[in-house]
Order: sequence, then C-alpha cells, then structure tokens
Amino acid sequence: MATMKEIAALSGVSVATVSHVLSGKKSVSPSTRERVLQSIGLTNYKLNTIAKSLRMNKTHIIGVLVEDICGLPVPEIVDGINQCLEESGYQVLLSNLRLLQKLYNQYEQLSQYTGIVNRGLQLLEDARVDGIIYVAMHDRRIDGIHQPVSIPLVYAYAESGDPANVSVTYDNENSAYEMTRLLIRQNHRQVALIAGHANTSAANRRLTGYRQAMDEAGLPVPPEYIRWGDWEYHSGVEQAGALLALALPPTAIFAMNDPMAAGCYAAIKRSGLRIPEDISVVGFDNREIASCLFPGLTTVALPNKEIGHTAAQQLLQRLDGLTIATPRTTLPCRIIRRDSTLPR
Amino acid sequence: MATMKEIAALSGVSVATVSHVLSGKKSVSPSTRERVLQSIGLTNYKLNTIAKSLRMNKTHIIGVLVEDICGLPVPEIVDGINQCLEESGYQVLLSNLRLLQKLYNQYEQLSQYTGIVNRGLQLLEDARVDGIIYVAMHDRRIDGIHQPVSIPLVYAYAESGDPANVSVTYDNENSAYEMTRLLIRQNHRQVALIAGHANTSAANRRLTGYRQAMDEAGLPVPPEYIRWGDWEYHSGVEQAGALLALALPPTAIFAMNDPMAAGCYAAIKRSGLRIPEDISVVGFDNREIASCLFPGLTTVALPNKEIGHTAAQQLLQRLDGLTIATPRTTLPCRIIRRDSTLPR
DNA sequence: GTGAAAGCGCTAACAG
DNA sequence: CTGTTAGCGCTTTCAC
Repeated sequence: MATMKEIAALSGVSVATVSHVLSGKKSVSPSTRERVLQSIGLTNYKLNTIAKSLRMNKTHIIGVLVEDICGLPVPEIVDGINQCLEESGYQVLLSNLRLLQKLYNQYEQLSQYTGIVNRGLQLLEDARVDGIIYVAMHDRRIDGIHQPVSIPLVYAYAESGDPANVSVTYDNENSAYEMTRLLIRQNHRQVALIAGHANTSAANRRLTGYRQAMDEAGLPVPPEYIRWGDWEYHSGVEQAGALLALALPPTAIFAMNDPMAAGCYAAIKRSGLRIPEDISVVGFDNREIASCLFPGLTTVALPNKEIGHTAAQQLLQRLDGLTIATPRTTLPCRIIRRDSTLPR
Repeated sequence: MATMKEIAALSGVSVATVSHVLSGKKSVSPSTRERVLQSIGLTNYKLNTIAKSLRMNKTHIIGVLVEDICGLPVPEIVDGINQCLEESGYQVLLSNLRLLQKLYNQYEQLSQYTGIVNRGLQLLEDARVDGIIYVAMHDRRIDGIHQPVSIPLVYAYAESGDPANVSVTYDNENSAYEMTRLLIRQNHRQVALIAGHANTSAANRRLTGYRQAMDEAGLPVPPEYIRWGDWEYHSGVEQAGALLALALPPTAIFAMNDPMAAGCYAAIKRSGLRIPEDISVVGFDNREIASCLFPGLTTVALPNKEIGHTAAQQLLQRLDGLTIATPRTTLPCRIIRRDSTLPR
C-alpha cells in the first residue's frame, strides 16, 4: 500500500502538496493537482487513517457498548446507529459486554455489573473513540456508570440516573395506556394484566399505564386481575390459567410481552375457549411470534431503530460542540393491530 | 491524558525506558521501574493505542462485515466472535451492510450486492484492520467478493466459492436428514415437506437431506408431498392446507423453518386436527416461536455461536501465520425435541 | 502555489 | 541497564 511519500516522489512534489490536494483545504495549481491525482491513480495509494488519527487526535470512530448483542432490541438499535453514522463517515467499534452469559440475566446485582461496564468503557476510551453510545437491553434507570472524562456518552434504551446525561428510550407507560384504551374502547370491562418481573422498571411503568387507563374509564381492577409473571412463556400459561379459573374471568388479557401472550394462547386453547371470540389477548414487543400465532397477536412495536438513530444523532451533535436542549428523549411506540381482539 | 513523555519527565528517565517497563521486553532496574510505575499511578496515563498501531503497523482490530445485523443468525454469530476475541485482546470494528433495507431481500441480484460488499470491505481495509470476518445471513455459496490484498478474510455462515478461502458454516443437509430420520423412526411413512424458496441453497440442501432419508428407508415421495413455500408464515398455512386436502394426507410435516411450521399449526388447527395426536409437525432454526407454540415445536438449532467462535479462531490462527489445514468447516446442528411429534 | 520542518505518541535498533 | 536516534504516515504552520 503506497504512502504519500511515494506519491510525492512519483509526481515530483512534496508530501505537503499531496496532502493539500487530497484535503482540498489549500489551493493547488490545476497542473500539479492533475499530476498528483494521476500518480494516485497509478498506484494503490490509500490514506492511512491511523496516521491521520494520531495527528488529528480524532479517530472518527464511535464506540458502541452493548450489554449483549443477543438482547432482543439490541440488533435493531445498533442498526439504527449504523444508519445514522453511515451518512456521516463515522465507523463503529463494537464492545459486547455479553452480560447474558456472564450474569445469567441476574445482572441487576450491581457490584459485578458496574465493574464489567466500566471496564468495557475503559477499553473503548483507550481505543480513542470520539464518543460512546451505551446500548442497554432492558429499559430502566442506570446508575453507577463512570462518566468518561473527555468524550461524550449517550444512553440508548435506558435512562441515566443523572438527568443531565443524554438518553433515548421509549414510552412504556403511554404504550400500555394506549393498549388498555384500545381494549376499553372495544367495550371490555374486565381487563386483566399479566405483568413481567415485579422488580423491573418496564413492568412497573407498563402497570402504571394500564392502571391509569382503567381508572380513567372508571373500571375496577380487582387484585386478582393483576398477575405477576416472569416475562417467559410458561408464566403466561400459568397466569392465564389462573385467570380463567376465576369466578368472573376477564374478557380480555393484556400480557406485558409476546411470549407470555403466547402462553395465554396455550392456556385458552386448552380450556376450550376461542381467541378472539370468547376472549381477547394482546401482547407487547412485537416479536416474531406475534405474527406467527394463530390468530395474529395485537401488540405494540418498539421504536428500536429510531432509538438507535436518535442516540447517534445526538452524539454527533455533541461532537459538533452543540448541547442537547432536552437530554432525555422518550420515543412513542406503535400499536400493531392483528386479529386477537374483538369488541364485546 | 498523560503521555510517555510526561511520565519520562516526571520520573527523570527517557521515554525509551518508560516504554521498556511498560512492554516488559527489556530488563529495567527495579528501582527505576518502581519510579516509573509510581509516576504512572500519579497521573492518568494511558497508552496511546493509535500511536502504537501506527508504529507497529498492527491495530489489533478485526473487521466484522455483516450483511445485516438484524439478520436472524447474525447477533449470535457476532457474539461467538466476541467471545473468542475477548480472550485475545482484539477489538471489533463492525461494518453493517444493512442489506435487508437496501436490497429488500432481493440481494441475490449480484451486481448491486457485490458493489456494496466490496465497498464495505474497502472501508475496513482503509481502517487498517488486521483481518476480516464476513458474516452472511443466509447459508449459501458466495462469489465475486474482492479478496483483500494483505489481510486474511474468513467467511462465516456461508461458503466462499473459492475452496481455498476459509469458511465456517453448518450442516444443512445432514440436519434435514436427521430430522427426517427422527420422523421415520417414529413410524411415519407419509412425511411431507414444506420447502423454502426454491432458489435458495439452504432449501435445496435441506431437500437433499430429506430425500436421502426417505430413499434410504424405501419410502416413496410423491411429488405432491413436496411443497414450495417462501420461508414465511403464510406460505406454511397455505401449503399445509393443500397437504391436508390431499386424498392421502401426510402423517407428518417437515417445514423447513419455524415460521412455516407455525403456519402448519394454524392450518391444522383450522382443519380440526390435533398436533401431535393426528399429525406431527417439525420445523427448523429453533427460533423463539418454537418454544412459544402449543404444543412446543420440535426443530433444529443452528450452531450460530460456534460458527462465530470458530471463524474468529481460524482468523486468529491465520494472523499467527498458520495455515488452516481444512479451509471449509461444517458444524453440526442439534435437534431440539419438544412435543409436536408422536409415533404412529 | 509550493515545500521544509516540526511533531502527534510510540517502538526498536543501537551505543554507551 | 539506560538513553539517543530514527522513524511509522500524516497535517500544518510558516517561509519562500
């Protein structure tokens, strides 16, 4: 791979001149420019970005620190980041914490967790990235993360505990509210909820949205209508079974994610009832299952790509020296209507 | 961020000495080493990897070129790569071609495709990565990709057309063979197949495996038992419907992926038959649906992480100057037995 | 308009 | 054992 020096020699000019024609920042006579360009065409010259980075103290690389690339929303978020960065000539250095295997999903045990994160952050800083995007795999508040000294850090799919830090996430509460509203507008009065793990913020926010819609509509929420699952298929089966065994079973079940909704399908099928004629079911997340169940599951789609895109955009802005007016962005979700509900 | 020069000044030695204590390649007197280490502790010194890369002409960065990060097997493959690289101090520069959005899955139209790939490859080479892993999203033979001049390239989840190139993929044919065998061992004699797109190599290889098992067992394969779908849920519904309408309907259906198997579930349910009592169904890919259907779907799990890990391992070997004895690795899959089949 | 020279932070001969 | 020196390939004053 040829260097500027060789191009310079080949065209009988100095390296400075070659640099000038390449950068275009300084005017060069048309004739020499032509000569230089020709030499470049003749050889396999490639600008050495490493040397340039060293000189400029800027790598044009963004560090993307993901909790786990296999986390459900993560690939789409990264894709959104890529889409944004692609247009602006930045590249992505990916650091995959692999939390799913390292902490077996028990990663709320902060001590270990923050250690791993801060080490990942450090590695990225050592690589001299220009900025960092932290991509979470569960929507929540994040604390205890070491703020890099000299480069910006933005959070995607989670909120930093410090409200001054910029974070981009989605609207859990309102989405659950809207979904519950949809059911209520279809004249359902007995709407039960199958929640995720009680200690996750997503579950609590979605619960708040559900409650608000029910309250507003003046509908009662008997305690036995709130069932706590664990986000997994089997808890959906179980809790839906319990719901169906009630003296006054619900006419609609809102499962807080699609696998648990799929569990409802199994329990309901087993009980001999039909979806949606006898009972309506809705989910959350719009995973692949939602369209592969029969009947198709009405659910809510998260704005994952937009989260990534927006996070990258805001990072780029900070790199340009701008300050983000509203550091916390909450993007809306979209309800995907399929065939799992029917008005009463 | 402090530099070696500052550390040297602070400890009253030369930068060379600082470098020596840091690298450990040359012996340094305990007293000076101690002094240098102390200075480092006092400041926020960080080795500048950019400068080191420039000097050494080696970045310790692997370029990972993915066709689309949202492609189903891709995150797991990348995870496998990360797992391997994590242990050896390499970092990953991720280049996401985003083919799903750019080519709308019509990416077999080679002209555009190879242009995009080669551009991505170029970007990675320009960044001076030490090696490249190409991660495909559909198992197939890949041709027309420009071989980088001075760095190794290995293929994951696909085979290079040139048998000299190293590629790591999985055993489509044998997996389909084994799955069909499983059905046959359960005394199924009428085993129908719902294939994916006829022009995909995965579909053809899986077909070959199925045929071989049927032939070996002396079972006939009437042409109406081979149905061509398009990998999507709806084609599963449709083709299973056609199968059930046959004069002699199959007792088992092998769908070439899980969404099509889910489609079978819908068609079978609609026809009033039961899985697995009346008819057995199996899928392929072990997607999330497989465990969220009722009854749980027996399917085959792909060794995605292993593919990534092995690819990275082989790349690292080539970086160490070793040559790979058998450039083409084909990893076995694993059948996941659930509740969607029953012996006759 | 062009080029000489300095230097980004580091490593590796080579001398002493 | 320690330091001097020469660069890796590039950008950028600053003269000419």
